[in-house]
Amino acid sequence: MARPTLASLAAELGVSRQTISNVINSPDRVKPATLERVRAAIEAAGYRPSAAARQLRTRRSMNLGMRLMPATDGINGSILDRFLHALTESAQDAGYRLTLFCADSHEDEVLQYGELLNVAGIDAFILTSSSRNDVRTKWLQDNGTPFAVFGRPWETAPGDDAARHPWVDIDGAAGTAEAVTMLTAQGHTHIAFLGWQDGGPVGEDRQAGWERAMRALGAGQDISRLRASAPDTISGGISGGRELIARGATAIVCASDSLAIGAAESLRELRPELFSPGQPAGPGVRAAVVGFDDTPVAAALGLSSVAQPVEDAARHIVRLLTFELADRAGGSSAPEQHLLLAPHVVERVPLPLAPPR
Amino acid sequence: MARPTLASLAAELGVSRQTISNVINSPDRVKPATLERVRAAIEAAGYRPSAAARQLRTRRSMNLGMRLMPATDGINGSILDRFLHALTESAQDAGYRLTLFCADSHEDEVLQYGELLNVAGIDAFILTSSSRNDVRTKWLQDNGTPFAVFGRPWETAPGDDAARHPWVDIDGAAGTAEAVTMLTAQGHTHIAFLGWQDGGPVGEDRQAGWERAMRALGAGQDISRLRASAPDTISGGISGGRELIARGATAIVCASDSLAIGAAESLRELRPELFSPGQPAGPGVRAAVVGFDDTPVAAALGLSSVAQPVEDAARHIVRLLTFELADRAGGSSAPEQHLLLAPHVVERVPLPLAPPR
DNA sequence: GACAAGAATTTGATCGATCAAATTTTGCGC
DNA sequence: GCGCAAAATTTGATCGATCAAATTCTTGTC
Repeated sequence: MARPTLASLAAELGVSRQTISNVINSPDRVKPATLERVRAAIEAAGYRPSAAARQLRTRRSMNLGMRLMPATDGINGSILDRFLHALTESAQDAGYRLTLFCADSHEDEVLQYGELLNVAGIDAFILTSSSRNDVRTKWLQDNGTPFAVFGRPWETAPGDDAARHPWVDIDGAAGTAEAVTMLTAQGHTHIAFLGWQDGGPVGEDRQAGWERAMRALGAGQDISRLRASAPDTISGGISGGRELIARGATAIVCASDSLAIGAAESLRELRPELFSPGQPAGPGVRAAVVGFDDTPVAAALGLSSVAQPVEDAARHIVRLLTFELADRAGGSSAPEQHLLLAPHVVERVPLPLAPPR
Repeated sequence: MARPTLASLAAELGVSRQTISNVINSPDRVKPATLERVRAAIEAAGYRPSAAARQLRTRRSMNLGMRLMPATDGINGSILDRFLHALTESAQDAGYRLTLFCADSHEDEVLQYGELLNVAGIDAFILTSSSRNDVRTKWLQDNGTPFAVFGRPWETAPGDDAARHPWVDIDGAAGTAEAVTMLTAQGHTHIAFLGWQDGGPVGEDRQAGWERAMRALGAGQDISRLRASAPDTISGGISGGRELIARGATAIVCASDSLAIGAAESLRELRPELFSPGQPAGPGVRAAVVGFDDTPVAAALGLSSVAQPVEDAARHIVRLLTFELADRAGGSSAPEQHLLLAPHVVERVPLPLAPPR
């Protein structure tokens, strides 16, 4: 049983091929009676247009290209999993599909753009892990290829063209500021920040949020001693946490969940009284450590953490691109070209004090 | 500057369109002199055939469909990340691409097959998270659609047709057996197994490996008390670990890394002498707990774990499908239809005794 | 009924590749 | 040079959709 085509359906109904096509793509051009008749037949036959034929004629593939980043760190990398999942779902809902590809570097990625554009016919690209002076954004702009980025440009030149491309990011500073507010509400006054040694603009942003919130607490407080940095590992979190506790910190806001796991360990080591089973549950027991990213690992360990709304980010990325690729026939308003999403702190009770489940 | 096509290149070279096509697809049909000339021109022009045009004419999309499973558990779910990455890379190397889609259930997934086959023109499917009496495998077989599964069928009926589809899996029993061997070499004699309450065939398989290895150690040893089960969470690992230690276990082989994290915690709690900084490093300090899956979290925490060669599995899946989809023109031998891959134990030193880095 | 304008539908071509058959070229033997 | 068979190349059609222009139909007015 051959699958139905435009031609077979048109012959069966005694209308033109173009009428069938119009019923699907421009129903306003078809008389209501014809519309109903044809729609019923399309439904009965289970006819669906071939994507390949469409792509060939329209020169549009309805595919968005994205490089699949290797999971360099299973703790923090799970953020991109959720992003990928939300992208796949949003694209699917909008009639698009994701085309994934692997690359060894940004430069290798750029080398593949020709193939993706000319062979696969990709309509637009989604970029993650953006960096300063990203060769990818430059190439795509020079080539006139639509794209959107998950991450701010962070460019230092105010008039830089790179800042004009569409992007969505999470307001890291707002997240760490909220973490400070939460710890303050629990009675902490010596709230430290543990960041990365080479944090880049993302790390600086998260630190700035902590700093801003701390300054808002007390004008005269010297917070410079409540700041440290370490490699983005659990061990780094342990050593950095030890240092901050030695400097008088009673709570720590961390730039990542990896650091937070380690920092929580150092608190248990140097402040065991906070974790004694017989100790009454006081403010200090609740969450002396707040991580960043709300990874499933943090959740499993009962760590409080700043949650990034990556699902919202993914949806907006898809909106940005589908809007740009649409024919502008609709009256829908343009999505925001630059969107900074607010994260929120998820409070938890740390293991192993969690009640048996 | 319009991109080159078969027609433009043929006109430029004074040969037929089909000759250009033959140079690319059937070079043996072309005279060497013509072959060289045309190849040089293809290279110079950067000509590449359009995937959409190819798909339309050949009725092959060169795409493999796979449902993107939600990350239900960031600890164990990272396995599927590596699988996805390896699939993407292997497919890419073989000239295929992955088409991802989301679905809410196996039934929802099956509902989408029509769209994926008729619209997107997917050539074959890759299944994960297979279950007994999987509606997906039945549908795909009934429909004559090529597919391969990451996971054994586990069907109870020996003549069941489902057992005939291509599959790749990891030998869980071999993994836990090796873990027992490793713990034995470290001097342990009371090696317990902590599995899932509703482990299904996968959980049973892993337990069977532990059981087999334990029986091989001592014919008369009563191992029934060295077995427990818990929910697949860290807390579950803690409570299960406590129980097994109370029954005399000195080491624990776990069905997952989540359980292992918890079991390690219970060992630290009930056998702190094993973790004292002043304790000499003896066999018992090395790895009294072995997890399963070698997740990045286990690695970060310094846990020993059974590593699944998911990259090998992914590569074999792609081989299985590309072989089935190929024209059989080549003399390459068929890949094994049913492949059980051996995992291996990765030994580590648990934090926080790891030396400062 | 004739005419004009707009709505509805149809017709012909196109997208860019490969399939399949037809045609031309080449090499060899007589 | 001719005939034949195989190699090499070309020609015509096809895949299934949409674009774009042409044609037909419908409605309203005089």
